[in-house]
Amino acid sequence: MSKQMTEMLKGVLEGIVLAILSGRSAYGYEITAWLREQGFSDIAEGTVYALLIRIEQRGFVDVAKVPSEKGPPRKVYSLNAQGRRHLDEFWKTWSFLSERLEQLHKGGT
Amino acid sequence: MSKQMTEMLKGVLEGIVLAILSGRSAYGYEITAWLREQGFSDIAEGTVYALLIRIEQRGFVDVAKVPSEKGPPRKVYSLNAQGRRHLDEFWKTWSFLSERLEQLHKGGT
DNA sequence: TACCGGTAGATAGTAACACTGAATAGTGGT
DNA sequence: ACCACTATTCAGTGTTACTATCTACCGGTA
Repeated sequence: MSKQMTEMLKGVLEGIVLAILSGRSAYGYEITAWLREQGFSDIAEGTVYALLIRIEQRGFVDVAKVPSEKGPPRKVYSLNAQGRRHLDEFWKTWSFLSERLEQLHKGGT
Repeated sequence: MSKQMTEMLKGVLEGIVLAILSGRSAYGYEITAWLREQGFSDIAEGTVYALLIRIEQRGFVDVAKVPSEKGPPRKVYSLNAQGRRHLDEFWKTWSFLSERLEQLHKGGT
């Protein structure tokens, strides 16, 4: 992972995970694998798990422990109402930033 | 400044400032004022100055001390060749992230 | 003179977040 | 008994933006 990407993910990775969870429930290992498929090649596993614990403590997700056939039990996370509100805020913030950067990229001061 | 925006600016603010400097030279006070006009209403002045010192130490900008009629001398920053390369890298990283988020926002897993 | 607002920059300490590296645990196959 | 894969956790580190404060220069005003 480039240092640039590491810094840029701050605040964004949380939104990405919430967005994933807005579509379907998922557990940590699964989310990490999905992120890697999407080109976030070197996302650290520990990072995702820490993030999940964080959003759980903030009350954005509900958790269910589900047995796995292939290993230890999974913690399946699903977005709740508060999480959806927070995700909405995330998209607003992202959109603002994205528009400003789009303008800058096109050469407009 | 929302906490969300604060986190999201990490890694991005540096790119924004480099992008500004790619268009024209500027000094800290001026950059802070410009950012506020653009809607980054509560960017802390200290943040911009610290960032400028950082990119100077990394060799992305050249500095000239220019006397001001209205106050203490200004430190005018201009992007050099290394800074332009770094800015290119920033735009690549940003584009990658932006595309992924665009997909997520449109409901695609 | 003394003071204040606007201009301009610097800095010590704090909080938040992603990363590193390692550990723990369950299951199935050899 | 060992290994690979699945699955989660955690202590310690580095980077970044913020808070709050400080220094400093100039012009205008009481």
